[in-house]
Amino acid sequence: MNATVTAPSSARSLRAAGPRKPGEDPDFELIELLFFAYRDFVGEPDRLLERHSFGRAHHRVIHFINRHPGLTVAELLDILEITKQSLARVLKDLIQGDFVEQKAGSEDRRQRRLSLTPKGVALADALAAMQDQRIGRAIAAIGSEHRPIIARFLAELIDKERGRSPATSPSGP
Amino acid sequence: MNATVTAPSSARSLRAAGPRKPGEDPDFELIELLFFAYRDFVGEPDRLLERHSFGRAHHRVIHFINRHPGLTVAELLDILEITKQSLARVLKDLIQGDFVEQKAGSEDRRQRRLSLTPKGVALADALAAMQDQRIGRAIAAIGSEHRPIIARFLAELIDKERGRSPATSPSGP
DNA sequence: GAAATATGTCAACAACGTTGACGTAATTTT
DNA sequence: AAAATTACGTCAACGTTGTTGACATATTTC
Repeated sequence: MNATVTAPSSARSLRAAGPRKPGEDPDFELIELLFFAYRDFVGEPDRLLERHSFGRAHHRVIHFINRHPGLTVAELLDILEITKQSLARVLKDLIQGDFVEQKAGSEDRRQRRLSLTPKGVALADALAAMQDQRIGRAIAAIGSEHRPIIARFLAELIDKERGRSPATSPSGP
Repeated sequence: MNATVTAPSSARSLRAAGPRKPGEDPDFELIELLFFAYRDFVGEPDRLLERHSFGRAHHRVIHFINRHPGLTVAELLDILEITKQSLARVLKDLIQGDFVEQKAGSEDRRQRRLSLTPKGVALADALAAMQDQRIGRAIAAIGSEHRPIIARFLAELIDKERGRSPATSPSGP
């Protein structure tokens, strides 16, 4: 009954180094590890967020406002790649709960610059600490000299050409 | 306007190796890389799934049935850590669409052993190929000799004591 | 002044997670 | 053999977070 399945041992996962040939099996080991790792990575913060009746969406918003104080709504939408409506909902919660504050931009007063209140910073710090500790333990386990490899690998998983600059579009409007 | 933000450059992310001291910043770089990497990792399959009117939940189900043919419903619930109702919904879609088939267990006929139809295998393969290629490219970029480091790191991110065996519980029922 | 931009908002919907209760068939226990 | 447990299905109801499309307002730009 014990789900040993969750942490796939290297059954047929052991493969010689070298680039994969077309006939080979997909890398199920890393595919599944990514799934389980990410689930636990966000699952722990989830439990803290619940106490404030917040969800993951709130976490992301509070995280990026913390990281980039004075961020505009448009910039936040760009980062999160969600719709205005989705953001508005969680942003409303965070503002009403006094975790986030807005003020009109000094140059362009249409913009709302977003920043965290002290309460918001406290929550952001607590959430980041959880994820940082988890990552820190994992890095320590593999040896911190390997951290750059991890960062590089994760960066390589990301789509490159997404922040497509306006000039990139071949067929202009 | 271009969201250079999405791929955080090593601004204050550059940190000396060694274990982190309590006063230091959290490892925002890896925290964010995990977020962006996972988003793209599942985002590409998402677009294929859309053509069948399926979502991520269908992906997970089809993936694990593919990996463990003959899986029972209870085992699948254990792996996914979702509720019966959540599973039932997507499983119904997959069975009606002839991607998954059930048959009563040979020993215990209460169980439904789940397996993929050829159609289901084709979809599972296509989805796995996408994720495999993305991972393959990233592994190639860092040098495939580092793959074990990646696997180890991800495994270390996972909660250890979750598949708690029945004997582990100190206060018995 | 007209047009474009930044943001807010309303309505409606879909996917996917939850809880709780109940039903049925099959197995296990007593 | 009756009773209890197990494996699974199902129904109702709800919450979060994503979506689209339309429209309103303030502000800046042309």
